[in-house]
Amino acid sequence: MNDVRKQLTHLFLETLKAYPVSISEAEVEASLQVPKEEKFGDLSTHLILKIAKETKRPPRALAETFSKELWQAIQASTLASGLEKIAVEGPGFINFYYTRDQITGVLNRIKKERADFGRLVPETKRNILLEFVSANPTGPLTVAHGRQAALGDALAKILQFCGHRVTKEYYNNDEGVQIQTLGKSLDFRVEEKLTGTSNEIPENYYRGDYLAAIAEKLIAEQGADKLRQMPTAERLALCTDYSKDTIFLGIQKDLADFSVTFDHYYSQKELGTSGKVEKTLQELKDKGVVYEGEGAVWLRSTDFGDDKDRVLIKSDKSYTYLTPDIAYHHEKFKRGFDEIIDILGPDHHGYIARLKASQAALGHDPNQVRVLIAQLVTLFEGDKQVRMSTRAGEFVTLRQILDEVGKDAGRFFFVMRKFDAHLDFDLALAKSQTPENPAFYIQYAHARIESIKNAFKEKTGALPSAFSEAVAPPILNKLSSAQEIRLMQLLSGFGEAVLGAANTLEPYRLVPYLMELAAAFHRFYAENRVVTEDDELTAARLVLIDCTQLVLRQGLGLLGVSAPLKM
RNA sequence: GUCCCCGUAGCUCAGUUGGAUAGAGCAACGGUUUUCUAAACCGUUGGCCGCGUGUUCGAAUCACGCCGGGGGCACCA
Repeated sequence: MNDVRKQLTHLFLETLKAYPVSISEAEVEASLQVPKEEKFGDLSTHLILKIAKETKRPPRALAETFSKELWQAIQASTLASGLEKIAVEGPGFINFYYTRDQITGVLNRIKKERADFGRLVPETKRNILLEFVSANPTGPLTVAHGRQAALGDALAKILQFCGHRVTKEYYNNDEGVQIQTLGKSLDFRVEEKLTGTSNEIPENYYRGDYLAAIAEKLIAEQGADKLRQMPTAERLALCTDYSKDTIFLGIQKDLADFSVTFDHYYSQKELGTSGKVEKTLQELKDKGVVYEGEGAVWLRSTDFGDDKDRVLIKSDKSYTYLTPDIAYHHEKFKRGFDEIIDILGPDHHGYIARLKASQAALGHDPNQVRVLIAQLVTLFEGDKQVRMSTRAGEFVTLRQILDEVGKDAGRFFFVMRKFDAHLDFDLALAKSQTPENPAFYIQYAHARIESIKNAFKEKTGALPSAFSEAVAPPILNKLSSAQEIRLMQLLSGFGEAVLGAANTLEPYRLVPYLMELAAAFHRFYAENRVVTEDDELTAARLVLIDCTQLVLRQGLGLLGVSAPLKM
C-alpha cells in the first residue's frame, strides 16, 4: 500500500500545479493517512482544508473540483486498477477507496516476503548503541530493571527490523564505592555466620537477604576454618570479588531467563585501568572546559546547557560517578556509533543534562545522545498495591516476576505502556489466563489459527496446494466479508505500526496494533467458517489466516513475547 | 523554589507533527456454542478530554496561566 501513497502523492502534486499554492511532496505524503474509521475509506487526506484559504475558495467546493481532476489523472495512470473510487466527505476531506484486488494484494506480499513483510527501509540507516539495564552488581535485578530490560530488548528488535544496526550493551559498574560497600556487607554477614552472633547491620550497608545466602555459599566453598584464619584485608578482598561476581552471574541468569541478551558487557573497571578516563579528562582540560575550585576539579557544563557546573574530581581526589561515564560515552562515539541511546531509571532524570553537556564539551553532537527515562513500576495484586522499600532491603525482584507471571506476560506488561509514564503492573491480571489479560488475548488468536490449520489437515490430510504457493492464488477475490476486508486492511498497516514504534522509540505502539489485529481475527472467526465445502473459499481463507498468524507472530516477536501454537 | 512526566468513561489506558460523531479493554446488564479452541463474539449503559484564557475555518492535541498526582534537582552511585 506504500506505493499507492507514493503514486497518489505524485498525482496529487501534478494536479495541484494548476492551483496557486505551494506545498511540499513530504507534506502531501504525510497527509495521506489511513483514516481512523473504516467508513472513510482506505486512505484519506485533509490537505484541501489546509489550502482552501490560500486559494480563497470554500473547502468543500474546492475539494469537489480538485477531486474530479485528480480522478481523471488517476484513471490515466497505473493506479486506475487499484482505486475503486474517490469521494469528498465532511468539510472537504478526500477519501480514497481501494479495489478488492488492491486490498487482497497484501496477502500476496505477505506470502512472498514472509518475515520481511512490513520492513520499511528508513531513509538513513543508523548505527546505534543501545545501553540499558546496567544495574550495579550489588543486588538482584528488580522490577524496575525488568521494565528497562524488556523495553531495551524490544526496542533493539524493532530498530533492527527497520534496518538499523543496533548493538546492545550493559555497562557494569564493577568498581567504586558501592562495590566496596558490597564487599563489607558480605564480610559482615560472613562474620555473623562464623561467630554465630547477630548484630545490627551498619548504616549504609546492603541489607537484603540475598547476602546471607551468598555468605553461606562462600563459607561452604571455602570452609569456615579457612575464612576464620584469613587476614582481615584478604578476607574483605575475597568477599568483594565473590559478592560482585556471584551477583553479576545471577543478573545474567535472570536476563537470560527473561530472553534479554546483550552483545557486550562493558566493564567500568577495565575502562579505569585502560587509562581512557585520564585521557578523556585531559581532552576536556585541553578544550579549556575544566577548572579548579573549592578543592575540586569542575566541568564547565553550564556552557553546554546544564544548569550547574559538575564536579569531576572530588576534593579527596577520587572521581565522581560522572567522570568515568563521560569517558565511556566518549568511547561510544569513538567506536563509530552515530546514535547513542541510554535507558535509565527515573532517579537519573537530573543526569541527562550533564551527560549531554559533557559530550558536547568533547565536541560531539548532544542530539545524538538520547536518554530514555523508564518511569516507575507500581505493583498491584488486584486492587492492592504491593509495597516495597529498597532502603529496608526488601524489593520485588525480576526473578519473582518470572516465577509468578512468567516470561511472556512479564515482558508484555512491561512494554505495554509508554516508557515515560508510570506503569501499574497488576500481578494477578498478568498471571490470569483470562480474556482481560491482553497478552493472552493476542496469543490466543495465534494459537486459534494454528488449530484451524490443524483441523483442516486432519480432515484432508494436507493443506490445499493453492495455500502452499509462494504467491497467493487468484481465488482471493472470494474474500469479501466485512471482517475479511478489515483483517486485510489491518495487515497492510503492520509496517507503519513498526515504523511508528521505531521513530518514537516506543515499543508500546505495537500493542494497540496487535490488539486490534487480534480482535479483527476473533471477529472474523466468529462470523466466517474457514473450512467449508467451497474449496476455493477455504483455500483463500486459509491464506488469510496464515498471513494473520505470521503478522501476529512477527509483532509479538518484536516485543519479545512468544507466539504459542497451542494454549 | 525549579525542571521533567502525567491528568480522557466507575477502573486501566489508546488517541497529541491540529481535522470528520473522542476510541478500546475491564467492570455492570442482556444475548450467542449440533459445526475449525466460548481463553471468543454481538448488543446496551457509561464522557464539561482537570480548570480557564488565547491562537485557528477547526483544539483532547498548540500557547499562556492555574489546580491535582508522581519524579528529578549531591564533592551519591
